[in-house]
Amino acid sequence: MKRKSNRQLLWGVIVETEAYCQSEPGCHGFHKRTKRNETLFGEPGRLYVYLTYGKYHCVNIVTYKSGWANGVLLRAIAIPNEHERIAAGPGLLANRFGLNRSHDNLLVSIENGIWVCKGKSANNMNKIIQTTRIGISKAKSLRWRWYMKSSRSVSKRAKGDRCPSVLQSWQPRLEEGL
DNA sequence: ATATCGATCGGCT
DNA sequence: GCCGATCGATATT
Repeated sequence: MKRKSNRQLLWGVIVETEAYCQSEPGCHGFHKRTKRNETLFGEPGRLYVYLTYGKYHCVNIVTYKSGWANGVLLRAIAIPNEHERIAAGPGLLANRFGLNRSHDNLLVSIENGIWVCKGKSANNMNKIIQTTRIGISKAKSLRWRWYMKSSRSVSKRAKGDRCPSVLQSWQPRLEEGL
């Protein structure tokens, strides 16, 4: 994911996500449309940002089509040349990228200063673990959480998964032309 | 009108 | 591993 604000470019590798679908009770859109979750029911490709536990924000990207409350929660991002835990969790991620309720419903695009593109990490050399979602009390059996096994920036590892002692397999590199 | 509950995190045991 | 912070949304009276 990349973010450009005040002429500063901040980017990192999305290393952990969770999926939420209107048809399951873990989703904010499961019950009904409200002022808070309105964006989740809207156009795909937009940010759904909400306040959780009174102090943290969670950033989602709306998926599927309008009328369906489906989205992907961005849980962790590994940022080159920064502390590996700086965005190792939904609240930390939102904080580091400066995203809050004011960014709710923002279209993910270069023009808006926040976008996602495919990088070198997206190859089959990076093993992806699929497991159950974190911090929810409903629909706990759904295995709709994915994270990069080799990354030390994942919020929390699944039982039995070991964090590698070596650094991430991806190499920090500065990009040109942005 | 009042009570309960979080898609979390940091501190403490 | 457990607990409290903190407040908006939702449920209950």
